[in-house]
Amino acid sequence: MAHWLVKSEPDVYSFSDLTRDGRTTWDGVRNHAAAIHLKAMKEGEEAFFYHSNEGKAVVGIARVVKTAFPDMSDPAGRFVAVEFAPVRAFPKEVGLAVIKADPVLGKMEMIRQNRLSVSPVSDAEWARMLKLAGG
DNA sequence: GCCAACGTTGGC
DNA sequence: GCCAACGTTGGC
Repeated sequence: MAHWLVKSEPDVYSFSDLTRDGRTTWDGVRNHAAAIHLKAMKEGEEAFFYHSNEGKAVVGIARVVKTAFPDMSDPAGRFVAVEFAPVRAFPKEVGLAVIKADPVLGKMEMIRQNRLSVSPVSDAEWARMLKLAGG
């Protein structure tokens, strides 16, 4: 099972919005590298939910409930969307400063390519993040 | 096919 | 508000 990280600006769509909605369509991704990751997601796989700009922290976990399908918001029909459901909020948010300072998490794809909105997370990174999040 | 200009994202 | 990174566009 692969793991992922997705970014969202919380004033656009936050983790609490996802918790309220129960599930959501993750569309609007307009970057091919990110789209490749969306296409690779399998049902049931989990993703860290990161708040960009405001918050700048990983705040919880979402689960893929529908694999890639055409993004209806893309007029050219080239990009794809998936659907996520909430799994749980972290007991403790893991802030960007903590992530960057951590020897394991500091090497994550989201740090290396900071504009990438969907990125893969290794098993070691996943486990480390959960530990810092308080279990 | 190259590359400069430009737009977008996201951290600071 | 500024700037770095980087993807996209368009002229040649």
